[in-house]
Amino acid sequence: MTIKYAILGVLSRNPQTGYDLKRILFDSQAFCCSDDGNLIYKTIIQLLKEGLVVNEAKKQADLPTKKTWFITESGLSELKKWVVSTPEPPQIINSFFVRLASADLLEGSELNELLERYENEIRMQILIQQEKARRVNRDIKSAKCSTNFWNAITERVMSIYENELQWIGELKGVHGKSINGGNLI
Amino acid sequence: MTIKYAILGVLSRNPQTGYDLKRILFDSQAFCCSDDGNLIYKTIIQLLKEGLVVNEAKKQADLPTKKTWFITESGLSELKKWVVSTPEPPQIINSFFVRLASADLLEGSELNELLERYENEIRMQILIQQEKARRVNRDIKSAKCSTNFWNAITERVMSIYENELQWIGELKGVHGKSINGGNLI
DNA sequence: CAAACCATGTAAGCTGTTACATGATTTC
DNA sequence: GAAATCATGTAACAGCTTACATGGTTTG
Repeated sequence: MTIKYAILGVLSRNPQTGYDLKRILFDSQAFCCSDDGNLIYKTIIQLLKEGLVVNEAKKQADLPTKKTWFITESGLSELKKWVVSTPEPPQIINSFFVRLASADLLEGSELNELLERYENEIRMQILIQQEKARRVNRDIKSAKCSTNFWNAITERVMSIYENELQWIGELKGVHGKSINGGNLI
Repeated sequence: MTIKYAILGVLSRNPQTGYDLKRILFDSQAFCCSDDGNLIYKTIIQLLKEGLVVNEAKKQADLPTKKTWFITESGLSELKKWVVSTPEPPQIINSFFVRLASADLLEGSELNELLERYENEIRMQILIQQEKARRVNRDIKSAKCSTNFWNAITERVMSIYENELQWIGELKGVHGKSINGGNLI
């Protein structure tokens, strides 16, 4: 349930609408969720029930009522309590590892193609993350966050992808040799 | 549904019992699942229904019937089809980022303690992964896997944790300076 | 005039986790 | 004699994703 604390974290700086929350969290690299998971609306109703947030509704002529969400005192203390609680280690979830574990079923050319395609996926991710980083900068300015930690997160995410690229490069190297040089398998 | 292909991958080398599959997959760094998620038993029944695996049951005097699972021709071709299909990029899921995003709520000493505790969690993970790597070596010998790719996966996982440690060290450095120029708890 | 943005929600489903249930055998 | 290993399953739930549903406004 990290989305709960992600929402509280944003609201601790500035009140936001659900829509803005969604944009800020989706752009953020700290909280990786799907774009069209309107989980935010669901979660915020839950936070309301728990008394951690309140809202101020503004009727708009033709648009749906715009609700601006505020964190409560108890929300703030719950957030802080969680932030200082024992942190979990990162989860390393990479289905590519599962593919690689069966890679000796493949012929040399198939393996090469797989590695190449994965490399491209990573390159694509790097572009996406760069775009996100650009947006995050815009968002956190308007949300009045201190940039220190957000920058550290961005750097870490980028470095993971870049290290992945390097790793896959080395794998390609080893494999390339085994094709022209000598059979490793 | 990577567990499906993780299971097929192991069976493509050697028939296994559910219990052995569970051990091999839990020890593996490629497939990270919880220890006591007996998802394997559930998934393998599903694979059976899909005709991707079959089993040979051996009655044992007092223990539950021991079932040895074999991959079928169609299981093998489904596995290979998936392995060469477009790979997904790694998911970067780290709730510590969410904590860090709210870290300016904390006082200097609280932040230092948080960073320190996270560092310890990562060090612990490195030990756990080293132990896993030791076990994996034992497992894949008996499962007749080629070690090349399994070693590459182990190396990558270790390097992620080590880079994380380095990153957190840098964060501590930056933060330590800003507090008092030395006194790190 | 199409695409992107603003704005909020519901319903169904998948993946995986936690906890429960049982009980013999081997190792320290 | 306690702990780990062997051996297989079920039930309930949490967390998140995908797809559906609606419709006005701004920008290129």
